[in-house]
Amino acid sequence: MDKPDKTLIVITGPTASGKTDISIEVAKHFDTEIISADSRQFYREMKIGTAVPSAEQLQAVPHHFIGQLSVHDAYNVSRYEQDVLEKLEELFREHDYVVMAGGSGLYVDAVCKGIDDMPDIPRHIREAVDNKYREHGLDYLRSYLEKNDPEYYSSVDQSNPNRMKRGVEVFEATGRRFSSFRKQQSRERDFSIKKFGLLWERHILNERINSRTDKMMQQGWLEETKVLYPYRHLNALNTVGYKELFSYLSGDMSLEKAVEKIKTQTRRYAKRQMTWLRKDPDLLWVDAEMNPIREIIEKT
RNA sequence: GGUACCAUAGCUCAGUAGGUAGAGCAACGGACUGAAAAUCCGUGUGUCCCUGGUUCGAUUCCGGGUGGUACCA
Repeated sequence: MDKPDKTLIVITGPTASGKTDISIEVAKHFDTEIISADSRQFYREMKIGTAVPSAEQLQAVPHHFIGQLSVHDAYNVSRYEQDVLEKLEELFREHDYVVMAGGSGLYVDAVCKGIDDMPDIPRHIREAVDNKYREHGLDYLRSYLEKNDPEYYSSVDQSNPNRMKRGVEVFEATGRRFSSFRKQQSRERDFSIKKFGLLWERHILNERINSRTDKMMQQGWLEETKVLYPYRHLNALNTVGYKELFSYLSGDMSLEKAVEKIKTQTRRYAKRQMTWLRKDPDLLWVDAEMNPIREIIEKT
């Protein structure tokens, strides 16, 4: 295979690790553009609470996949993979390097390694499966899969409703076993990938999370959330921070308590991100406190 | 100042009819291919406030401190 002459520079790391600022500096250096890999910055109604780049930052370097969706839209990783690959093809015509920045591990992986082709599930089927689950509980999902897709049943986390609902809805929609679609083979891309992770000491990252949360509140996060309150059941709004502010708006907790809870939930989210990222052998960790920009540029 | 109640994990608290203790939350570790900022799994980290006494043995019972809360002055 020919050595690819195009390179995707991936900048990832937990929430509040500084991906935005660093990716902009790197993109400026390579005179290129940025693709966001953040599954909540897609939604244009959620700006403050997802810490999207500022207007000045967005103007300094063109960004893609920020605010391209409404919270009412349905979207998924597979479509993201396709959309990004198309965008990359376009960007690589003009640039040798493109930067991708974001902390949604599954979405980053979909672009870097590909994800199996599977049919979209019609909304009414997803809802029907969900209703069955709510009515009959995990046992319904277990026995359904045990009967219809024993292979997936034996490997799936049987106490995780989302995992199991997925297997059920695929079978319901297609009549084919979920396991028959799941090849889990990574795909070669026709561009190189350099993946960097921003590493902080845990207690410093926690401080950054705390002060960023306070800053977001000052910027009017609560007002942003009030407008979205009627839509709080939408998946896009099942998101750290918005959830807690909805609880405050419903009168379930004080604002002070809600903000405190946002901070701990954000810490827990960062922890989950780290768990995901740690197992990636292709990820090169850079010390976020030293000079990560120079290091990323040198190693690209 | 007096009376009553309380003091146990990082926090809120349960418990031990005397044999050194456990829940929730947090914390920590992990899983995860179309909801992923989602969803799920695992782990107890402790001078049981201090100090005398009774006892084979006290976090538990008794006395005295200290701190807190409430009421009365």
